[in-house]
Amino acid sequence: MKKQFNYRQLLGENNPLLRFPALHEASLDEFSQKTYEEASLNDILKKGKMSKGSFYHHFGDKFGLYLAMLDLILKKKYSFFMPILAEKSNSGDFFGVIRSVIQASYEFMMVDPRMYHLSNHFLETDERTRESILVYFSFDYGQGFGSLITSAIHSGQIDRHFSADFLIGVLALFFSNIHKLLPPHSSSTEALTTLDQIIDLIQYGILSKKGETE
Amino acid sequence: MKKQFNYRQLLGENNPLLRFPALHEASLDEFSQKTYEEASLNDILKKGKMSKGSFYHHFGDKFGLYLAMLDLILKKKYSFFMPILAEKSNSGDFFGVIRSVIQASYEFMMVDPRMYHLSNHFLETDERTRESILVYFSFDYGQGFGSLITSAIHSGQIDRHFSADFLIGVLALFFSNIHKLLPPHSSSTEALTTLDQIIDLIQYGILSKKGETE
DNA sequence: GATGGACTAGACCAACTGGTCTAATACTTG
DNA sequence: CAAGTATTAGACCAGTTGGTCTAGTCCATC
Repeated sequence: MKKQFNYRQLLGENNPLLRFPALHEASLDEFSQKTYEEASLNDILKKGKMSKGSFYHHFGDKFGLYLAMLDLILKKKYSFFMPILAEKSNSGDFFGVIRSVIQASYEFMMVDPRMYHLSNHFLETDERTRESILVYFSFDYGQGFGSLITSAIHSGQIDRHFSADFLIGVLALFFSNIHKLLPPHSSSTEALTTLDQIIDLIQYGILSKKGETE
Repeated sequence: MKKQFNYRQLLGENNPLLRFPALHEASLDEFSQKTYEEASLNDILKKGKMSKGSFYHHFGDKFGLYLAMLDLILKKKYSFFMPILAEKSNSGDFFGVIRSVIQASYEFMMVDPRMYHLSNHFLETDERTRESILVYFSFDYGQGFGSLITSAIHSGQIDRHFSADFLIGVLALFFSNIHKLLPPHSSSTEALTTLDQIIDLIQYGILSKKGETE
């Protein structure tokens, strides 16, 4: 009877990655450049200067490492978005909120592109595996957009002929592809004007045009 | 002195995949579901009922197979877009053209989602490897958008404060992510209304609004 | 029928994969 | 100091990877 590893011990302040910064770095490098399957555990251990024995003792297996890493990433990401949503969520200004959110996305990306790509990659994996990972996280990740959009539709800020699901998809698309729209090697001011263009594009597309037929 | 394999013999009407349909199918399945690196040559050969000896004789190596497959895919894709661009390119109606193009994208996707995903995946690989593949193809893939957009800017159909590169990025983003915006299990009429919503979103966002300040 | 090249089958290869196991070491507690 | 537990190192494992190689078959040309 083998005692099986409990992944939950990886999460929170006991996250072993906090005690092994070199391994943490190596994991971010490897997993952000390759698929989960492609990422080489052996290479990570080599770069992170940890032995097989220690690794399997602390993390259980490859999935455990991925989970521990994702825990830190998602918490970091949350720390970028929580203050904004807390502050502006009730302002009633839908486009003001998403402007702030996309700016926060950009800042998160600049702090560590590896985390940005990893969280995007995570959001793009098929729902089944994503669910099997989210089981371990208490906070419900992501869909704050839903309520934001439906209330904006009801308050008449968004043209009614767009469906909420469609708009959620469009926003998610933009937010996880900022890096593809920024000019290469752009300065932060250039980047900000691009972000403004994204918002403008969205806004004048979906804002209900009340005065148009007058 | 080993005689080296010439990849060019894989292209065009001598493409060996045309003679081995089972292998062609197996390749599309495997490469559309996995990364190039993840895709298992052994599995492809097993499913495609071809021996190692035959394979390396006809295709040279894994890259050769990928190249041969991409050749057929890109030609197929071109057959969807060429007639549209030939017919409508000079109409002067920018939004009419991109509406037709996105509908063609959708039809291409419906004919074979594997090809659609593979061509997207190809467009998203880093520029270096993409270049090293494009060497083998004569037709210059993709950037018909550029001239279309600049001429639309000059003719005043697009608001001047959007840069051409930005708009190219936005269009590419939408065109390669149609599948994420369609409602799940959507009928073709549902799909078409979604495509219309995409165009509407783009159009009323970037169309210059001449009458707005009157 | 003989020669020679196109083609095929599959045994084999070194390199690598994630994971297991044992033995030794470090550390805590009595 | 002794006993016991937590941690570590790395040899080892079976399975898979893309690729090579040899031996043989098939088929056209002479």
